[in-house]
Amino acid sequence: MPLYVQLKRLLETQVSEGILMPHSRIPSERELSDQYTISRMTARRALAEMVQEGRLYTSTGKGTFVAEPKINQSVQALTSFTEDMHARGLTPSTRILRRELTPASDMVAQSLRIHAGDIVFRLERLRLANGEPLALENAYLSFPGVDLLEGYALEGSLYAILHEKFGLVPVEAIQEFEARLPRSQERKLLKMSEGEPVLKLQRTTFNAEHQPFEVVQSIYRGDRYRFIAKLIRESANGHRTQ
Amino acid sequence: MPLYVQLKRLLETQVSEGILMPHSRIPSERELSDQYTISRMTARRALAEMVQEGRLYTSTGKGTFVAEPKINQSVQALTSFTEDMHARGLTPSTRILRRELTPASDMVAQSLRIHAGDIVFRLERLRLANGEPLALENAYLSFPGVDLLEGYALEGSLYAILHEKFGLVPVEAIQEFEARLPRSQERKLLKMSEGEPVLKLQRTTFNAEHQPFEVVQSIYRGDRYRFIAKLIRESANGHRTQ
DNA sequence: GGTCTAATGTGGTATATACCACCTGGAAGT
DNA sequence: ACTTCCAGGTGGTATATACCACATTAGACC
Repeated sequence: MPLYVQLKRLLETQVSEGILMPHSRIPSERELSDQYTISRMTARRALAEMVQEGRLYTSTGKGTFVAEPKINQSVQALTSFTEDMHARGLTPSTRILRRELTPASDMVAQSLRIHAGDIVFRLERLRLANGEPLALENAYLSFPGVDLLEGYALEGSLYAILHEKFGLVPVEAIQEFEARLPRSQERKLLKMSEGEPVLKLQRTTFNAEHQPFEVVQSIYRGDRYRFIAKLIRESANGHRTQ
Repeated sequence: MPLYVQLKRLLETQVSEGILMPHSRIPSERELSDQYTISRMTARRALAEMVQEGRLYTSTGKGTFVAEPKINQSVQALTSFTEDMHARGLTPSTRILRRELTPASDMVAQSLRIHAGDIVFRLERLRLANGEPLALENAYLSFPGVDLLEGYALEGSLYAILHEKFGLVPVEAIQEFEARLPRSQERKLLKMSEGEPVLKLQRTTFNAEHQPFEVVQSIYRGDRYRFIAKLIRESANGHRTQ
């Protein structure tokens, strides 16, 4: 194993075991190279990668420091409702309102890059957290073998089934956020009092080949839910900057 | 400007102008170092960064190649209000409600990783699209030289000033989305009718060194605004997957 | 013609060295 | 006590060099 990887591992364990605390200074590049009898450039490489990964940060003239642990743990970037609730320490449950194979509407067809009228699987679910209604989900699915979904129980994580049975993994998604008042039907199902707003989300989910396989419209109770996401700047040509 | 950055720029333009096509081989590290009379290590650094960014890929023993361009959705990920409005074909304008240096509250201090009471720059602005009120923004800024902000006109893009004058570029952000009813003061400024909800956003923005320099609370009119974001699945260790 | 082999080129790792801009703390001067 | 200044430390850049594992290719050999 390369020396710089070994040094990386060493520092990573020291950080994760609390020997190095966030914002504490780590030995300088020259100290590290003396201490482990490696060249400064090799030490630099280990540090540079860790900086790139956000584990360390540098300040010229001052030193290299341990970064604040990533907020990622508390951030659900592209997770399922089930994962999301577990991360929040809540118990998810589900009431299925509708499940059927149905022709795609114009909107759904456009999002899924298929033709209007093509058969998609529609799944409408009421989502509860600790037994309390939290969200209404309306998912439209389209992928090879989507009709096989009819045979599965869909009370739990849809993403888990898609992953295990169909090899579909959500890699990226386009998500839209909107605040509005609920329709009376929605308000009743979510057991909301009058005048309370909802957070409306629409997500189109893509697999590793950048093909959309799912579009979901969700209505969350405004008083009980806050969505947290991580955004990454992209450069003009479509590459992520760093 | 560092040599390796210059070489990066050069290669980037050659790729974007089609001189170098995807999957075509670029000159070897040794050739580049001869050609531009730089050391091989310097050339390597430029290539290494471009590989890291996904613009190139390497194959030991064969060479370095131009990567397939990533599919680029027309999604605004992490943009300023000004950019956002222009992308939507609207004309942005601004009314400044408050601008001051002020001690940070607990919430602001925690988000910016500073101490409560440390001086931050507060900027409260009413944002309009085509002359109509669209959003209330409350930004708290903290970075070296933040007090110099007092000398600038802040009606336009704050991000543009931060970039040009302070070298601060937003690279990633944690954003929270919430639906609620506006406070009466907010409702008045946004000229909303009663009962209409707002989309509340809170964003903490990080620079390339993963340090937060800005936290913004925004209140958008629910009837006029929809936020669109791109989400990317992260692997278990908290790093971005490719 | 087919097969092995050695030469050559490629990226990957590692070292030693040098100079720069920046930051900090202590000594020198007031 | 206060300020000024500078020496030493820090990360950032750049060079030159060496060896490695791997891939390709051209040539020797059968």
